Amino acid sequence: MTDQLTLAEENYLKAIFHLEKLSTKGVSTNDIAKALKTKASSVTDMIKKLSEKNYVNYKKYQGTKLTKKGTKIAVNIVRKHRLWEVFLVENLNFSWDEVHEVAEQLEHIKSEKLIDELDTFLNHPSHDPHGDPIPDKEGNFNKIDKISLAKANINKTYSCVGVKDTYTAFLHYLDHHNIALGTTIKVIYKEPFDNSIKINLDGNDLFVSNNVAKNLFLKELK
Amino acid sequence: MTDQLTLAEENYLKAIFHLEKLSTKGVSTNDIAKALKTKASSVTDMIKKLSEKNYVNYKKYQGTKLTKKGTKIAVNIVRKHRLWEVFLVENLNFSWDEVHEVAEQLEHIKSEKLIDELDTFLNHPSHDPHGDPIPDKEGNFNKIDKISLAKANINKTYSCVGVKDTYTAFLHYLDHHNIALGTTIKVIYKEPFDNSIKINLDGNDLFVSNNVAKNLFLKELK
DNA sequence: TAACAAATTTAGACAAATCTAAATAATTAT
DNA sequence: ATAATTATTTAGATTTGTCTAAATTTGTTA
Repeated sequence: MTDQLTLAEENYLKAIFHLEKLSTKGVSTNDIAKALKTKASSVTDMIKKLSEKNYVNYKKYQGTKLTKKGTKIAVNIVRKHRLWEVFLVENLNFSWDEVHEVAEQLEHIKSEKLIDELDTFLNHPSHDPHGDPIPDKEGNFNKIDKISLAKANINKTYSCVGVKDTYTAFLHYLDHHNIALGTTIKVIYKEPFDNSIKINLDGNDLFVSNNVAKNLFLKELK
Repeated sequence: MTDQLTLAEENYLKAIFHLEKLSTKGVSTNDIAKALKTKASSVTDMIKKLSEKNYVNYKKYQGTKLTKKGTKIAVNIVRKHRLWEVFLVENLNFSWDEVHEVAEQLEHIKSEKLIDELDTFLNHPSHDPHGDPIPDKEGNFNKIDKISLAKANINKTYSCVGVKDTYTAFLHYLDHHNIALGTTIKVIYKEPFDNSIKINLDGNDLFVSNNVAKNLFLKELK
């Protein structure tokens, strides 16, 4: 039932999971290759394998999407990664920029008890040291919490609930573009190159830089 | 300099390290195969590779011994394994007999800072939950004068410091009789006929067989 | 729309680690 | 000491995940 995935397979699923959030189309072979620092031909091989095992849906030249089964695995890896990051920062004196490399290894340790107990030990944290949400055991992200626009998902609609730092110039910027508390914001497109984001405000499109996006807090609307 | 070993290579070095302690001769190919649940032919292949990289000394049909370089790696893996075991038992509610499988995975995580900080977090433990000594960062084992209960003296008082073989049933036996690391044991009587021993635990007497006595390690309290 | 460029896939090769089966060396028992 | 048994090694094959180079498809541009 719960067939054991190899390390490589797990890394592919995780990469696809993260790439899926940047677009609604299937994830491209090239993007996966870039994310995993491998070659497109290697990606094609692996995607075929994952497709046969029903972790992804794949048709030649059409890109890849995770299936429900694949998403479940990926979310669980993300959960493990982020819980370990919390442990490293809170208990082992790692700084937030030191944790990633080690968490990349720890996320592949296989033991349900280990991760459940770690979660309890850490007091069920909702976010990792970078502010990313930690899914619960069932794979649900806590959608109630505010997230920064930089972490918002394509095609989802949000309500503005606050700012991080209250720079005067930043507040002027918001005023000028008619962004206030309660303003509805839809995420249209995220530019991978510079992490700028195209959003829609009452029918008007606006491009915001990553700097702005990181400083604006949203809450998802359903 | 510090070339990265593969998981398989690390496991071979660790297995050879443990087997070396059972004899002064070179470790046999078959014994390694048995320890790693693989075939003798696979062992020969790997040993040749490790020999070329100077982790072991090997001559055809003569068995294998770790070099200084190989021993250093092996001891470090043992250190990591045992530190993780302490963490699992003391902080994540694992029992003695649950830790091994997970520690087998955790011991291969590569990060010097991780293991140093873990050591500090755990307060530099000298023994793992099975009573086995934890080498320090330089690879030195802190020698303690442990003896088996079978060798203990009448009317002397000891502290439980470990077990010889970690049979699950044996660990359960200890649990059941409230014998754990640090438990104080006084030797009351030794039966010459079958070498069974009567001991006292917190005021309660208990008869243990020679089989049990040989498998339990103690340190004399003075 | 034809031609070019970019993305993707295919074909064939390779390294790591393993296996089976056969060959060889060492050990032991007669 | 010779035969039988056991241990070890060799040879050749397999799997996983990767690569390069060539072929194919898709997208773009003139």
